[in-house]
Amino acid sequence: MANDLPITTSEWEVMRIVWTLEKATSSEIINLLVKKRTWKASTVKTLIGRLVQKGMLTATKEGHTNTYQCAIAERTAMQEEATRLFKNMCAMKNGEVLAELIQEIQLSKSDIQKLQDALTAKEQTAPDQVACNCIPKEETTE
Amino acid sequence: MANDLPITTSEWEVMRIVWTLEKATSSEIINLLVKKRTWKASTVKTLIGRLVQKGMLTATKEGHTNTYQCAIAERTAMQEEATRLFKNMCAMKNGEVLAELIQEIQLSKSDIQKLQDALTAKEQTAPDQVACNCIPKEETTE
DNA sequence: GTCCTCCGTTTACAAATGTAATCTACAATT
DNA sequence: AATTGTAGATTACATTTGTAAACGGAGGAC
Repeated sequence: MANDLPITTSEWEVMRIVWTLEKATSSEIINLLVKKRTWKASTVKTLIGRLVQKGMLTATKEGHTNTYQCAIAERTAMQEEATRLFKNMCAMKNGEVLAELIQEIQLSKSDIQKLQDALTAKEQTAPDQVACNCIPKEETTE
Repeated sequence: MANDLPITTSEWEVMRIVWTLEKATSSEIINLLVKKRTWKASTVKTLIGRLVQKGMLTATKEGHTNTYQCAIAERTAMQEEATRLFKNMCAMKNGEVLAELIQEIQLSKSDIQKLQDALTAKEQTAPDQVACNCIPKEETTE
């Protein structure tokens, strides 16, 4: 079960296709991606191969042809990426970034409801200030 | 004005230091990072050099020594990263991911207030459903 | 003034990534 | 059966990234 996933941007595009199709053959993936990106079929094959190596895709041989499936759920992968990103940015500014992000992405009414609930719950225990975590331990001029 | 910033994770760590210090000499950056990470001084120097090339840091020579400053605001860079990430993930699932993200990161009371306001505003025009944007144009088996 | 140190620059080199051609073996066609 | 189209595997190669040593000059220590 791929846990750390150092998955690259190109590979991510392949994953999105397979996540959506649930299972797919290489030609399905290739057809879709050759259109979307200007990749050659070969390129997509390479990416598929690397994803299999990385344990992100499983290949099940059916006759001569492989059927590819994702070894990790899309939601999980997305969550990990999002969390990793925010953990690597200044904690103090996360809130503002999130606020602007909310304005920039599409959200459904029910998404908004969920978010509001989550916020309300969090409000109880929220601190007045979040400390910046940008500088390692010791102080500047130490 | 660095606009696209293909900035790597290691480089990001250097940026965080300089963003926080506002201006810094190489030795300040090196001292902090050699502790935090197990990098050699040389490694940090390389990263600084690359960031200058990429236009993310400016180097102002004061005598023999450089003073480094960031060429792009931290908030801007953070916002770009966050937006880019979410734009590259399944639009339909962004809401859920965000909801869980909110639970995982630290937020101050005022952050929460801002988020709630942003959500309330957005609620007006929110659709009932957000469409998945994972598969390129043409349909699966076309 | 000489030597050492520190800083910036240059060079190094392996691994990962982006991008792809080629080769090989089965499958479908004729 | 011979041919041809494909799918998967192997190989290729430039660029980027991670990680660092080496070099060369300016300033400070003595």
